Amino acid sequence: MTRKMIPKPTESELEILQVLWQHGPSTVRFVNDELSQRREIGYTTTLKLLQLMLEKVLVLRDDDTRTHIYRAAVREEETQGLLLDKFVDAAFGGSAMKLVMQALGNRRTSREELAQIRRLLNDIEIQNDTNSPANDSAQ
Amino acid sequence: MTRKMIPKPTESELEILQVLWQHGPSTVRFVNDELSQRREIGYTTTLKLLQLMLEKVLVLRDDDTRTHIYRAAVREEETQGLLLDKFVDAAFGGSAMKLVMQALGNRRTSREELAQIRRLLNDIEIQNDTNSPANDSAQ
DNA sequence: TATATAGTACGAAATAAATCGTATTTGCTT
DNA sequence: AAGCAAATACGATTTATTTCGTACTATATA
Repeated sequence: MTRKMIPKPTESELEILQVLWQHGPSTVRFVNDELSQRREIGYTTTLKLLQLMLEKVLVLRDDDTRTHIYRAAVREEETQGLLLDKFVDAAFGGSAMKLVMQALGNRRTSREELAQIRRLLNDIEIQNDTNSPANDSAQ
Repeated sequence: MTRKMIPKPTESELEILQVLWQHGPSTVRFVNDELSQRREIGYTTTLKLLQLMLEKVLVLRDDDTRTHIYRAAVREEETQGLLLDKFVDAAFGGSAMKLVMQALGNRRTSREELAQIRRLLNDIEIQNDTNSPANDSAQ
């Protein structure tokens, strides 16, 4: 059962994945336009990045038509989970709790968001009670 | 009022900061021993990293004695906050909420930790109610 | 005091990531 | 069919980061 191992995307690659996740399959031109809104970047740079990402299989492409269409090959939540793990280790010495506290404490959180978290907390507690032993939630 | 601008530490620099935060002022030898537990790394590599960090003023050193003593020049929470901001942007498209949900959802969280978060949530709501307008918590 | 030991300084190589220029290709448009 | 615009391919440079070798220096001790 060979599990798909996602290579850790670099900063730039993540930027591109965000675009693809948010907008779906896109042309190089489109991705570049999006990135250009945030920062200075040349068209061929974006192209090259996408080509490298293709090799790493972070994206797939449809090259039936002259203008290639790229789409994410990795799922958003899965990738975020991976990065989160590494980030918790690197920046918070492995303590996810510390991270959550910081994230909640350091920024303004709306009443609605707070309620949302409470709901999640309730769900988790029910889970914890229902099936006490470790059940593999991670996929 | 020149505010201290922390340069974003690299992965390796962060590793070192973790050691200094956790153990306080340390010799190169000690830092290297700690890092060596986690991964292969030569003594002079650690030394060089610390010297570079000194230039960037991520650390300070006491070189009165022959064996220099390094200590963190940046505070843990502050640095983590900085990194968290960037990470939320890079990996979660700016949504801190998404990150918190992932962090809570994706890993097993103990009853005690859940309670801790609830307490924090309560505190935040009280804050929100007490002084409704934006109060500058960010520094 | 000579030697060994543990330390620091620092240049430079190795690696990784991002950027871009230029050549080439393809498909319209006239 | 010729010319133009828009695209892709890809080598090469630049920049950032990590790593380490080697020279040098200070301290302790035989």
